Amino acid sequence: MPQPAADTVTEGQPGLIVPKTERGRRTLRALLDAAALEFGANGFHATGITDITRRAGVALGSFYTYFASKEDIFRALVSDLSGQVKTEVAPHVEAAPDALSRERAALAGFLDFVTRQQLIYRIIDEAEFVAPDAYQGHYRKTVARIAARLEDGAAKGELRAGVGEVEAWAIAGMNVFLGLRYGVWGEGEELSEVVARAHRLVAEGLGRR
Amino acid sequence: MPQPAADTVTEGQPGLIVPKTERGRRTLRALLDAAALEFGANGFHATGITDITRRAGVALGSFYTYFASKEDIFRALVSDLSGQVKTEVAPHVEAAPDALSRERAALAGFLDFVTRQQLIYRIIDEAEFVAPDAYQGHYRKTVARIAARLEDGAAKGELRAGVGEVEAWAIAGMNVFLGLRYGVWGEGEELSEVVARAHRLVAEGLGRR
DNA sequence: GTGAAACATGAATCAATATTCAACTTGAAA
DNA sequence: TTTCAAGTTGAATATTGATTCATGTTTCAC
Repeated sequence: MPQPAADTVTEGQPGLIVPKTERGRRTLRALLDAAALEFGANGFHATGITDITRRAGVALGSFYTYFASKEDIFRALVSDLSGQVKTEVAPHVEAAPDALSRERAALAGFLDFVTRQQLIYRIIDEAEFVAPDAYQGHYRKTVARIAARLEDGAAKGELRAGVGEVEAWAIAGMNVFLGLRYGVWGEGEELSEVVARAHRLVAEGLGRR
Repeated sequence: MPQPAADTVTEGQPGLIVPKTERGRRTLRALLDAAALEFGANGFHATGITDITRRAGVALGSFYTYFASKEDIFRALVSDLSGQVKTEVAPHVEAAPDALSRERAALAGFLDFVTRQQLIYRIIDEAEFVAPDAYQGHYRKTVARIAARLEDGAAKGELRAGVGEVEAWAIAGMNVFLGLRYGVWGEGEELSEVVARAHRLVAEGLGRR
């Protein structure tokens, strides 16, 4: 009886099975990769388990060795991709010399990621409805990173004092919408121009000096 | 044969039937209202046609007198709500004396709307996946209004020159995320504080003066 | 008052598909 | 070489729920 034995479990992701053999790890990865492509292209509800297993080159039944349900694999995917976004953007940010340019670098890195991984990125967005907990988790973590950067910048005197969580949510929203409009829906607009304009807004605001 | 006769159609919404009698108008409205509650509370896919008709106090079959499909009523609803958001926010904006306070008023009005109409508001968000065209339409219109305000402000010398579409998308994203975080997920944070902070970001940016 | 168009009804249809299950295979440790 | 836990398989199940349709009722213009 191959009931997903509640055995080893990765970081707080209840229900996520960790394979014990190399063969198992390969199958698990194949399923996740296939799911990313299918969910990204067709969305959660239009994607069938068979679409995923077919693309992964795996039997239908094997799916349930690794995931308890369709929602389960979606949740796992969101964690996976949340990590990817962070990993892609981080080096850009770290290379920047001061607080303001760190925010510009974060936006530039994010726009770049979204543009290259449009389908993939939509999965995170759809999580708002398919896996709200995973969605909240992703953005709470993202915003916490931004807020930490801002507070650090303020402490160093590179930003005005008092910036914090609200400003971080505002910036996150800005970035996400610019990503949607110019990264996903974009029709060849110059991304560096978008970054420059958005950054000026963040740095100086809209008022006359 | 009560096939939705392709007859009169409201503003560019193909497939939307306009009832010819008072009774029909009442039923249509009951369906839209019920759908808003059900979709808002349970989401598109968890909501059945029967949930909508039951709540509306109408027979299952009557649904198809007015809508060709479940997606059809969802689309109609998004248009409906898009109009409501605009109508709710507009008076706040118009009462404001200058460009910068207009943006503050818009955010304040929007946060207020989202807080009072949380369930309703989620429908617009879910449209990104259920009715992408309606979703794009909503935001393109919203952003066009913001951009027009900004350009007007710049022309009057109340804002710096050169602000436009990119800035408008940035502000829209800011507002939406603040609405999600403090309006929908909020746990009693002081909204006026949120508005004040976000507005200072828009007016002055994060840099030191 | 009459007739036709508009609207209402809900049981029956019908396709989709997530999930289960019992039998089979693999691979590595003993 | 045997053994067994781990992994694989895909046909069968079971439910769900959107859509159809044939029939009944209401409205209103004439």
